[in-house]
Amino acid sequence: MPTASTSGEVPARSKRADAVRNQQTLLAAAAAVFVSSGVDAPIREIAARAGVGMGTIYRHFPTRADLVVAVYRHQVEACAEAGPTLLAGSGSPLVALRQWVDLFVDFLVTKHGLAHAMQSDSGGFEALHSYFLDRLVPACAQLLDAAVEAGEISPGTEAYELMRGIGNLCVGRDGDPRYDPRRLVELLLRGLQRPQSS
Amino acid sequence: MPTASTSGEVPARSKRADAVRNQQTLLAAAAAVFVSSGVDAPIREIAARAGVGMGTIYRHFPTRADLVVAVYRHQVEACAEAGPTLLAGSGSPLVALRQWVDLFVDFLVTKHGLAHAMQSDSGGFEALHSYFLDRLVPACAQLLDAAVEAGEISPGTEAYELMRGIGNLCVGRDGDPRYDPRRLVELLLRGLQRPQSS
DNA sequence: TTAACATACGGAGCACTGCTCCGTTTTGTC
DNA sequence: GACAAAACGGAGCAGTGCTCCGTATGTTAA
Repeated sequence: MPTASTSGEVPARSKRADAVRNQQTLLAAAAAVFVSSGVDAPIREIAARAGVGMGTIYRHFPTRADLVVAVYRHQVEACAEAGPTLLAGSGSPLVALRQWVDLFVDFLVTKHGLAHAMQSDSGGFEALHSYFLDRLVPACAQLLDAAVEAGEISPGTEAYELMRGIGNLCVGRDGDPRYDPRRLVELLLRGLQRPQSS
Repeated sequence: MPTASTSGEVPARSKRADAVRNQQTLLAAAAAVFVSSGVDAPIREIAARAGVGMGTIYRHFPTRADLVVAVYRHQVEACAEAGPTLLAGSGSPLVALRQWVDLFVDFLVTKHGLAHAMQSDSGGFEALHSYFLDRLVPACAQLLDAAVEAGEISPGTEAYELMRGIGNLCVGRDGDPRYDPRRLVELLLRGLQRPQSS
C-alpha cells in the first residue's frame, strides 16, 4: 500500500529501486576515491568510478559536504559491523585487529575531510562525532580484548586511546611522500604485540 | 660596486627597481584581497587589484603558499610597527588599541589561511608562529598598558590572553553571515573598558 | 648618450574543475 | 500495454590555476 494517504500527508511514493541502488554505489565509490585521491577529488572522478553521470551525484548529494557526511555515516556503520565479522572470520584476533585498523585508517581520511568541511555548522559535527565514538570504541575494544585474551598482545591499552593515537598519526598528510601514516600505524600495532618466544 | 666578484660567487646583480616596487604592491594588494575574499581568492583578482599581470605574481611567488607566507611576514611587521605609531597619533590609548585590534583581525585572516596551507611542513610554520608571538605580544602589551595607565580600561588582562581570545573568535567564519567575528571582538573590547561615570 | 643585453612584464591560452540543464531512459502503476 | 513520474547521463558554461613567450623596461658599459 504505497499510495495510502491516511491524512494530509504527502503520499511519499517509495523511492525507485535504481535510485536506491545508485545511492549505495555512490557511497562505495566515493569512499574509495576519498581514500585514493582525498576528499577534494573531482566529482567527475567519483561519478566515473560509480559508473553514473554527474547529474546523479548532484541529485543525491547537492553539495560536497552532503556526500562527505553520508560517506562518513556509512563508514562508521561499516566499520562497526566489520569488527565482529573480522573476529569471527579470522583465527587470530590480532590479524582481525590489523584488518580492522586498516579499515579505520581509510575511514579517517573521510573524517578529516569532514572536519575541514564543517568549520562552521559545528552543531551537527558534534552529534556526528559522538555517534562515531559510541559506535566505534566498543567495536575496537572487542577486538582489543579478544587479542589480549588470546595472548597475542599485551594488556593495558584502552580502545579509545589507541583510536585517538591512530587518528593523530593520520592528520596532515596530503600527498607528501615523506610521511606515510600507515607505516607509523603499523609500527604502533607492532608495539602492541606481545614479545613472542622463539 | 655591484659587479664585484671577489670569489667564485655569483655576481648577484641587484634587483631591478620595478621588480622591487611590484613586490611591495603585490604584498599590499594580496593583503587587501585576502581580507575581502579570503586566502583562496583567485590569483587573477589579486593581479587585477595590484594592476599587474598574473605572470608577475607567479614570478615573485611561485606558489600560493609563498605569497601567503610573504603577506604574513609583512603583516606581522606592519602590525608591530603600527602599535607605537597609533599610540603616538591618537590622544586616547583605547582608541589606538581599537584601531590596532582592527588591523590584527585583518591579519588573522591570513594567519588562518596560512595554518591551513601548511598542514604538512610544520617546521617552517613553528618558526613563523614564534616570530609572530615575539613581535606582536609586546606591541599589544604596550597599547594595553597605556590604556590601563590612562584609566580607560581595567587592569588584569594580559596581552597574550587577549590576542589569543581574539584569535579564537576569528576561526571558522567563511562567508557565514550569521557569524561576524568583528562584532564579537568589539564586544570583547567593550568588556575591557572601565565603567565610566557619565 | 646610446647601444645592447639581462630582467621583468603582461595576458592569451590550455587544462581542469564545479555545477546546471534538459533530452532520454527507466520504473512503477493502472 | 500505455502513461506519467522519477531518475539518469553528459554536453556545455563559467570560473580557476598555471605556463609560455613576445614585448617593454631598467641597467650597464662604451
